[in-house]
Amino acid sequence: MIVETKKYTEKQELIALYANAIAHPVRVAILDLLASQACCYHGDMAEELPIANSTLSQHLKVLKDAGLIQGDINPPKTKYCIHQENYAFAEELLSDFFKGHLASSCGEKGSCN
Amino acid sequence: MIVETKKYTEKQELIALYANAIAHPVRVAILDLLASQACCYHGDMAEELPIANSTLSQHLKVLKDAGLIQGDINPPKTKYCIHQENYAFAEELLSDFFKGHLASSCGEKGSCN
DNA sequence: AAGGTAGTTCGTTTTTTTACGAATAATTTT
DNA sequence: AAAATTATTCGTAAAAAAACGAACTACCTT
Repeated sequence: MIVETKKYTEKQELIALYANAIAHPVRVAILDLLASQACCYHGDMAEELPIANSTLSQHLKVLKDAGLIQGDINPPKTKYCIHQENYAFAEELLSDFFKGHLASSCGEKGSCN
Repeated sequence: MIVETKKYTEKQELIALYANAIAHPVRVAILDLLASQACCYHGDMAEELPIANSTLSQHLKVLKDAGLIQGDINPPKTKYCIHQENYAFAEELLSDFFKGHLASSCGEKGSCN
């Protein structure tokens, strides 16, 4: 029987997942838009962003799949907003990741010089 | 004359850049390793990670290009460590990005429901 | 019932990412 | 000088991401 050894920790996978969601400038811009207006329609965003409608839908899907946003679908309109809980979770996860690696928390500092 | 309109802000590009650097679990694992030991050689990491040597080099290059790590090359060995300044900068950039979007700082909260 | 509106999905192309082994470079050891 | 060690670069293949227009869905108006 083949044992599927897990390659990375759950936490590492999650960090990569959330990071990947914001690893494209247009998705960063989308989140900026959503935050500045509390929420908005696909069409509102489409006006501000230099991409085709279908491409926007794809990026929204990436953010939605990662859990960072949610869509209130109400044909023919869809209103998007930030998913507060997950967003806060991702914020803390990434913040901890970065902070935990800074010099003050390492044995030595400026190790490479 | 063609005017190259910039599509995204400098900040949005930077956020995406740093996020992209940690958008793969192996790169998250690399940073975890570097942080836990202050620094280490390519070979040390190669033992811990389930990827080929050449693939590891590639991922190290991505992290180095993003500025998150630096390499002390000293053939045939190379010692890597976290780039403290840039790392701290990235931490703050991402932290601000996320925190600035949370409900308390928006006009309304739970906008989508 | 036709037509309009707003988004999504589909099909396709192009580009980028990830991965590996083989070949290469730069020391150190024998 | 030859061989060993350690890591990078090269060449290539496979997979994933990004982009677009066309086709489609699901309501709302007329």
